Amino acid sequence: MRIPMKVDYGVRALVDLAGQPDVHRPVRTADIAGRQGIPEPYLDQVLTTLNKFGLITSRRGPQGGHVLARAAADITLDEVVATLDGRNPPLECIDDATECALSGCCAQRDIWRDVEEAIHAVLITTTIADLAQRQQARTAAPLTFVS
Amino acid sequence: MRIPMKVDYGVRALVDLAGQPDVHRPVRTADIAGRQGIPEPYLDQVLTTLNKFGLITSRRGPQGGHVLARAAADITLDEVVATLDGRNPPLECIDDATECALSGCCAQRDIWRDVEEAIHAVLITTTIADLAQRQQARTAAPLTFVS
DNA sequence: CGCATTGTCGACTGGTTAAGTGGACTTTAC
DNA sequence: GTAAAGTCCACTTAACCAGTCGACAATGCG
Repeated sequence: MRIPMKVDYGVRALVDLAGQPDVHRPVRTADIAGRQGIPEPYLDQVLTTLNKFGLITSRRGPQGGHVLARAAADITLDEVVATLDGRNPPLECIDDATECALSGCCAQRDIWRDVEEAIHAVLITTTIADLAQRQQARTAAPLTFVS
Repeated sequence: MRIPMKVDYGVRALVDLAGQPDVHRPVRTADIAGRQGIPEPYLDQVLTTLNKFGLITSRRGPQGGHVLARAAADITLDEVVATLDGRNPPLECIDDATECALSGCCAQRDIWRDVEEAIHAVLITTTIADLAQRQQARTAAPLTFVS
């Protein structure tokens, strides 16, 4: 029941892009990696797949970088997870009914499906814009544990 | 976001035990594996850890096998997952706050925690007895897609 | 045009998970 | 007391994930 690093990194990168003062200026991979504490070569791959599936637009060369392809409020976490984690169901049998056909209809399947839907419910109601807004509210507030 | 096979197999095995006509007669690994379509040597390991953590009681030798250590209604899915999957949080930073300390308080952490709690909520309200009962209701009902 | 800059792609390494294999240990039956 | 039926335990293999490295392609600037 772990969240893949790819997903965590991808969300962090998208929130970073959404938090930029000028949303149309491309941001370099190295900058995101530095700010978010993500190993750069790995973030590289993540951003490439985000580009391939149309969540961001990437431009090469000098002054190149990555830009959100859509409004941050239109990108749900569910979509990010689906893109980076490949729409994998938590268990094979949930999408493919032929898997556990021998044991008749198994009762567990309902439960795992419930789990999946509970996750889905949380993820579909959260957008990158939500996270960016929260993030901004937090960093704007002064730290309280000064000394 | 996948459910480990260990967990799936463990739950299946416990439900199988709970569905036995005589709950006190030990059931052999091979029987469970055969009925549930689980690779036997692997189920072996799973049952060993279930025994080690007190969810089942195992006896060796002829007429040996596995028996539920407690009433099926007292075993929640949450406990099974914790036993077999080692109480891993979905992401490191959720339990260990020192992980992402550099980026201040990150907004994502709340979301992943929400996800974790949503999963937890489903799992803690479901017991092995629930699943066994459902299972029995299903196998008793005739299949409807006859032709 | 040529070159530096930056994203893209593929191969490679190390750790974890899902299994398979073989043997040691324990209990029952005869 | 011995043989067989079982569980228990350690080792190996294959696949997948996280992360690294290096070559390649495109873009912009002088």
